[in-house]
Amino acid sequence: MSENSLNKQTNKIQKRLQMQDIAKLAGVSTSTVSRALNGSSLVNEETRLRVTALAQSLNYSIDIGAQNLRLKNNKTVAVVIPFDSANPQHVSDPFFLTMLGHIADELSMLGHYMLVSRISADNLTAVLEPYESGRAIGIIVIGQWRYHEQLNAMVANKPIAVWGAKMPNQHYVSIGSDNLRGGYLATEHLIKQGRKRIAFFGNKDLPEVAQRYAGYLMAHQKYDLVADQQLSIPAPFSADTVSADIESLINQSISFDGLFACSDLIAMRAIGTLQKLKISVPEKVAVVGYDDIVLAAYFHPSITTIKQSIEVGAQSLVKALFNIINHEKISSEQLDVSLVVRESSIN
Amino acid sequence: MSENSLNKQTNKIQKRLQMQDIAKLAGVSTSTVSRALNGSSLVNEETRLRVTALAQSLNYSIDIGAQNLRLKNNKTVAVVIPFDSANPQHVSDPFFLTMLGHIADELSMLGHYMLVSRISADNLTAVLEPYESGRAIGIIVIGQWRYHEQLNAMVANKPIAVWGAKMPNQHYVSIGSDNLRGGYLATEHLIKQGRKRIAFFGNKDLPEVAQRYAGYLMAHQKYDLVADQQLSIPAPFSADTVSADIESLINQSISFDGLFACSDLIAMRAIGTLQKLKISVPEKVAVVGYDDIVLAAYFHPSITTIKQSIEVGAQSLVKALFNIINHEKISSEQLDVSLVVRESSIN
DNA sequence: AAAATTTATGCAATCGTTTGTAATAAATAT
DNA sequence: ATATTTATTACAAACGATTGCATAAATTTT
Repeated sequence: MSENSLNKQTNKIQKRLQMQDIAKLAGVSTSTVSRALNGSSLVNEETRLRVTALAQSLNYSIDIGAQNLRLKNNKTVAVVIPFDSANPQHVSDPFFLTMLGHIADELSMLGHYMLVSRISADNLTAVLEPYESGRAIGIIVIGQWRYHEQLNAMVANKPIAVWGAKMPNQHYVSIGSDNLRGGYLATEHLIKQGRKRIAFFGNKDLPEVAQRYAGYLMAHQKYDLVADQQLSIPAPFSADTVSADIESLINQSISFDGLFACSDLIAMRAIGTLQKLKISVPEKVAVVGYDDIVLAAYFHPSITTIKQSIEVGAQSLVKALFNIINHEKISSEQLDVSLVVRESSIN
Repeated sequence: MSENSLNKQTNKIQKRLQMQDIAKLAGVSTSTVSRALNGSSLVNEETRLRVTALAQSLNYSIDIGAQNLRLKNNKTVAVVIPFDSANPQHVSDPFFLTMLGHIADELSMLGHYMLVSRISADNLTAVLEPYESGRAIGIIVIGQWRYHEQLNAMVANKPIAVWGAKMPNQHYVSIGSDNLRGGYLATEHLIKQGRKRIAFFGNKDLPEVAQRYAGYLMAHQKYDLVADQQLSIPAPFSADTVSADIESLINQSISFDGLFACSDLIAMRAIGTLQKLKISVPEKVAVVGYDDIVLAAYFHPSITTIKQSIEVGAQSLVKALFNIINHEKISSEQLDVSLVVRESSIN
């Protein structure tokens, strides 16, 4: 212990082993070591085995900085999560986190690392920083993006894939579900159950939510119903205000018999609040959620939700990004993740 | 569009700007550019402004690979999530994900990046790879670690911080909650409600769970109860088997009036199953969960759980790691995250 | 057996920064 | 007016890998 701390003070930190050292010990040149370690056919089999065994036994591992400097391929993809500087909330949204998990799965399956960074929305240029600095070979952006214009101006022809709504005239590849259709499906599901006054809980400032709302209106039109403006509540995905919003509706005697929640969190919170107010679900008010996060399945009673497969979304994002990186195809088309109305359950 | 694809085929990718280019344009040497960009006092104020402005306007950013090769400081911490090669499940456990989110918050607050990698448990040496290769300056390991011995042999004096139970004779720094106490608190809570036959749902192969079970036994002893072996069910955190387990207990007529679940997922699943079987909660069977994941708060009826603050845990992990890195203190003490029995709710 | 080919290895340049040291110009002291 | 100090800047050597090219040894061909 004391020897240790002495070490720390007097000597430099124990020098990292490098190729030169391995080379010296193996009695070959560094070129040979490099080739051996990378399985080049230019090195004798016997030598290769000897060198790799030596390297292994000495616990040597290639310096990634140096390698990257030469090769410009660092096997790393950055996932950027923007946040509002106004309320720099934590990364706690289960949708984000689940997406993050699936992206991690997908990337590690492809032998890549995932670099996570959070950036403030008012420092948008930072989105590309991990790529520009050579930290990552590409960028995945998750999060409802409020600043489409700025993003659009910045990222043309860069290796970037965005989760979110398709916007008019967009210069980047985005993957997302068809929010218009999702909104339509959810609303139709409620209408088919005979609901006539359907509350919409979601913040229409977000493009994705706006599109869902359009679907909501479309369903109303299709079934000859009119949507009451008063029933549109700008609730954030995190559902913080939902209890108060519902109570407020009831206090104002604004009646409703259906509720379309733009996230499962909102749905869960709404159901909880309604039950607390002794309004039976689904008898008095039917609720449909959105996302189908894993936890929704554990909720009791089970909730009906618009399933957008986060796993498929993650896979598509990764695939799209690699396509761009490999120049296989550059398109600004949106890939759609299929949507299903379903009762959330564990399978 | 066609011009674009042509470009892709004929030209190399547009060469990255480098210091040399900036230097040439600014009419100075690269050293000066480097110093200007890093705010060195060895460069004239006027020059500095001119150079930084130029770099900014050209959207130049320092190549991280080259910089890292020189400086050995890449501002990156790796978070390693081990998984069982037997069942390579997805990163979907909400506890993991929440932890991941908080670590990301904490690191980004400190101006660092988070690198996520999943490794197979039978390739343990890979834990240190991100550090050994110079990809990251330190490692955080999350996850119930089944292979304490191997880990222990490998990581002495390396910059690594582990989330988990404290093990005898450990050579690494670990952060975790006092599982013994947690198990005790949960059980005591049930006993104080008059419960006498308390089922334990958790896989004792995991050190953390084993410690909780010890706490469970301790509480029994304290209150002069005997724990029935038959009531100890090896349920995984993910709760997949919980429904079947409960039904099996009931079919075998093994009665119980309390249930201590080692994760909130288990608790939620158990409550759902019991309700489905018309066994009222908490009247007939009282349930206590563990973790206090965010979503538990949305569950209805609200569930009682042992709160271990994941946020505090994440902060402690990061802090401990930086302490090691900065040689501020190397200790193999465990830092405890405080525990509270509480009804999960949104605040 | 000599020439041509194949196989295995080493040399040295390179990737894009940072930084110790030397060089120059400007400012101050003698 | 000269010597000394101070402020800027440039030069060139690292950092640790990869790889085109040259070379030497082993093999095959003629």
